[in-house]
Amino acid sequence: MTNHDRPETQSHPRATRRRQALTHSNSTTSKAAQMVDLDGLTAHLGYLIRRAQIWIFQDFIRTLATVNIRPAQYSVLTVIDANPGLTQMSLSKALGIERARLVHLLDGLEARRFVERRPSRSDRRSHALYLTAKGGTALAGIKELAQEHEQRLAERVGRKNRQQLLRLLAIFASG
Amino acid sequence: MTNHDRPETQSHPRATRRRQALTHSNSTTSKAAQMVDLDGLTAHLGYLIRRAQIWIFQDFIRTLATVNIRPAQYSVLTVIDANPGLTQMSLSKALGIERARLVHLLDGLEARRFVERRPSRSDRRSHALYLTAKGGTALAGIKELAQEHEQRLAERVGRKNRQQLLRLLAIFASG
DNA sequence: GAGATTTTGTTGTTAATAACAACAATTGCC
DNA sequence: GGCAATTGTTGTTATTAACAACAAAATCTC
Repeated sequence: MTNHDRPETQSHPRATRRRQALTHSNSTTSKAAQMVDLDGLTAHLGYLIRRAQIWIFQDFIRTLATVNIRPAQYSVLTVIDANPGLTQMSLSKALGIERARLVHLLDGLEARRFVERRPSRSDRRSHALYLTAKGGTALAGIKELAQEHEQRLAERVGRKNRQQLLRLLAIFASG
Repeated sequence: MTNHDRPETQSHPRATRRRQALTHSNSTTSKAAQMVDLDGLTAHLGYLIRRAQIWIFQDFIRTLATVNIRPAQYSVLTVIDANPGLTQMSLSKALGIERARLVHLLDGLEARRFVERRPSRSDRRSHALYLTAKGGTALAGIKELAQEHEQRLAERVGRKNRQQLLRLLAIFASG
């Protein structure tokens, strides 16, 4: 706390690591900023998985932009299709989406006539969820695009690596 | 589009998959809702990685709640510590955080006296970022908690699996 | 069976994050 | 010197996560 005022004089005792040609960003290529030390970050599962997830979602969103479907919407449509008549509560638990958030998601999908909320006969509190015919047709096309996206992933990481990733990541999903 | 009004009569041609004891959520354990078919989702890298990422971040946030540090803040502190004097632009590119968002992050960390923005001597547009002495001390404790978190991850997935995950996920980070 | 408790869907709020756009000061380019 | 690009900043918008509160209906308890 003694080395304040003077600007940019590296003097912190803890700052003992190498500093690349960063401060002189006007040195060589002018397009410097490359060689930043990520330090311990790359040893953190959380950091790597976050970067990977962002990359994957961006590709997914781009690929399915034509049908205007985002990842969460895709998961909702898929699970309703595979479990016609399930309740919002079941869907919420299955996908780990909060009840409150699911309301919005379903509002949007119902407004587009992809999904229907019918009154459940066995429990008048809950709604039974179904795909409409339009929703079913749409989902077919959507799944094709999703496969295209998954294809691109496989190309990026390699087929065997993708298989391994699926297996390893499933460990989390189980809990 | 003929089967509208009547509630909950599964009659969609596409809805041909099994429906478990979901509609009768009052049947056995009353805590039903378990057996929902996730269908193709588990074959999507994006779905699994999203679930895993949420799990990991929640554990990270919980573990570092005592020091009030979130994942993004941790990454910023770590990289500044390893690259004293780097600019916001460099940091932004290195972490994939948008310039605008980094401003807020740094505002918060600077208000807590963990980080300093000093005028760069080589470029009067940019700021040189440093940890303060307080920030350095804090980061030491923070990293301990982060290791504790990483430890818990290793326990959950197994040490070998964790190593494999690190290797596989790094593929994305490289692009 | 009456009353208390829980569950379900809904509404609303707060906060973190992502993606843009615009701007002033400054730098680099020609 | 003049023009384009860069840097940090401010602001807006949309998505998402996490809560809290509520009414209606179901379930539990005695």
